[in-house]
Amino acid sequence: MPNLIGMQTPTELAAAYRSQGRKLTPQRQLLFQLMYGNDKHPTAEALFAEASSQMPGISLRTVYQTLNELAEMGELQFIDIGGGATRFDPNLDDHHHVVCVDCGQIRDVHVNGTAALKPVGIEDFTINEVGVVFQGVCSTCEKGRAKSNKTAHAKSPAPQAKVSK
Amino acid sequence: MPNLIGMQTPTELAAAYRSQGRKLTPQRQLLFQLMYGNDKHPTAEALFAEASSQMPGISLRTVYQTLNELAEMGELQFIDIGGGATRFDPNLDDHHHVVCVDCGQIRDVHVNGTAALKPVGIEDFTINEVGVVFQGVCSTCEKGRAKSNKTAHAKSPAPQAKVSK
DNA sequence: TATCTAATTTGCAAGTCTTGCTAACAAGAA
DNA sequence: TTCTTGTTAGCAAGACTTGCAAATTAGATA
Repeated sequence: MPNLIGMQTPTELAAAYRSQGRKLTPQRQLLFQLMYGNDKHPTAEALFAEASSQMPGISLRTVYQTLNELAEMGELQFIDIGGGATRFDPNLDDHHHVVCVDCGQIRDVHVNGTAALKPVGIEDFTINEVGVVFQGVCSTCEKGRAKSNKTAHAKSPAPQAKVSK
Repeated sequence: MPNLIGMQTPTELAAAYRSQGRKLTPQRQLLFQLMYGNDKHPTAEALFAEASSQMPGISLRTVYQTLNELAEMGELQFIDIGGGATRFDPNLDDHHHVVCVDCGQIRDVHVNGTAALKPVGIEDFTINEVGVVFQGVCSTCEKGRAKSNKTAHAKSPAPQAKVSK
């Protein structure tokens, strides 16, 4: 049985893959490891960067492919909070997100009170899920900001891990 | 004074623009009209399509530019809920969104209970905003679906208004 | 262990969305 | 009417993601 409410362990995923007729390649195994318990909400590029350091030559295409597979298998979720790239989250627990509008960091958070949320006037919708996103500033960014007059919509906060180009 | 809690009227925006040293062009005036009171959450492309029918030759570049200006001026918000393109919302009232995972429709909703939401374990964050997104199926889509076995993450639901290419 | 077949990985082209850049143009002031 | 400066239109390009096809390889089979 799974130990936590999250993506299965690399070993469990190996079994799951094989039982579905999928092959267990070194690339996939590496990505399983890199995503397992990962709470950084990495982008495909960020994961690719990590993977590349351990397996030079691995393709970005493979990273995208594997992430999509895992998402289809329900092992991870996609997070789109603006900012360009989709982020991946192996945390399958009932949780939500906090975003630092300065550095772009995304943190998982448990939120109390979501069950009491009452949308008004959408009788014609069958609601299946609720997502809550808190926007704010983390303590680290809170310090280093005084003269910098950040205004309006920052479409692209500092990416978590930009691959040098 | 503004009549509703939303983007200013085209006339008010005209004044606001001039008072900021910005010029009032026909393109901007048209876009002000198209966005004013617009609750369709259009993408830049969708707005461009509408604008083009009334002003052939208007540039998509201008649409993006004007939308960004309005966002900087706080006249509208950007909505990123995955699905590729950013959507624009002139509704500045305290509201949230409901998305139909089938057709991609986005509806504004007032939500009761947001003030009671308690994120756990983020003492180091200064929260400024909370966004709630409900995912579900609208009544229209609810009907026409039986054998179609939609699975996993649908990255791109049917776009609201696709410009024929 | 050798063989075989289908799934995978790569690498690149291409598609989508958005922005940078610049010459031509036009709003608003003088 | 003239002038200055902000704008627009177009196109190139950048960022992110996917389609495609050839080369490769995991895992089954003999």
